[in-house]
Amino acid sequence: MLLDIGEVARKSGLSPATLRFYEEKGLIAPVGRRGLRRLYEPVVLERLALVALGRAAGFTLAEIGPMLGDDGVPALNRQMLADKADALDRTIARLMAMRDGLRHAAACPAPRHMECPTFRRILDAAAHGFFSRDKAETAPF
Amino acid sequence: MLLDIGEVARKSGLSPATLRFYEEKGLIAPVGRRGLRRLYEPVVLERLALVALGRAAGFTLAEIGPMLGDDGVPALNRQMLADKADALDRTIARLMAMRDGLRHAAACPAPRHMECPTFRRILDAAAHGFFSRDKAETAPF
DNA sequence: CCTTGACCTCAAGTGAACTTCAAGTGGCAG
DNA sequence: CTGCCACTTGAAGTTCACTTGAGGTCAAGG
Repeated sequence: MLLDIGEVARKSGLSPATLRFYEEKGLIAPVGRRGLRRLYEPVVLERLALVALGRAAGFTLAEIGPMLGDDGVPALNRQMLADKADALDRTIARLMAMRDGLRHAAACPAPRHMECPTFRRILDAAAHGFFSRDKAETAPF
Repeated sequence: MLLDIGEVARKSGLSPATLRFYEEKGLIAPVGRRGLRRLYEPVVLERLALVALGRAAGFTLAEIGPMLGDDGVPALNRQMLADKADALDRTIARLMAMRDGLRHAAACPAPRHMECPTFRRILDAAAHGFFSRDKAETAPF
């Protein structure tokens, strides 16, 4: 019924060290111990999935902590979620512009990239900070 | 004609410390000095734009260095560019999935997120690593 | 009885890209 | 000549999310 850290590690794909690290950060907690060994309820896997989801969405661990209520899933602030979704939209737009630029540079017939007008336009955009995300934006991709 | 570090900083939007850091990393170099002070040719701004572009595309500074020839823009390997473009495509797909998920969670009428089947599907995807990029993928977004 | 293997703790290390700091230098305005 | 202020250096500190290492505990199996 209860899982030990190795089982949680296997089922979640995280290392035991990472699980202990997450515990230190207040993201998860064992229900008890058997001797020294941590024992987890299976529901911890759901919590870890939530953490993975938050990370994927660009939240930091510190931000994710408060979102995970002590019980199930309370503090999911809908405004925050919507904000992250908007940030993702901006990121996606930037990435698509980048991708097109790269694609062009890869295919460009000009002997030197600097001589290609398309490449120069992209470069100008980069110079003017078009591609530089403001830290508030979605992060770790 | 020649720019000092403060001018380059202003025009590029980077701090002088960052410019010195880039120099340490071999990304840029002053043409000379006036006293202790670095003097740059205006073309350094183009080089910095290239660096910004590379960063935006997900290359690390270490990767960008060799791409910037000592002169203009030689070592831009077209295969690498195409690969990064492909990586960006995969990233974009993931981000779009995430964004839709967030958008749903933000709008979801279920009283608790865990009761929403859509949310649970997303959570499962997260649990199975759907959203976790493999480090080879495009990085800092 | 003794080894093995999985667990434990606490501290320190990693890497990326900077930023901050302390202490010093140099050119130009007044 | 004297300040001032933007510059100089090298080293250390920061953030994030972990990973690694040293040294220790414990239950089961041969």
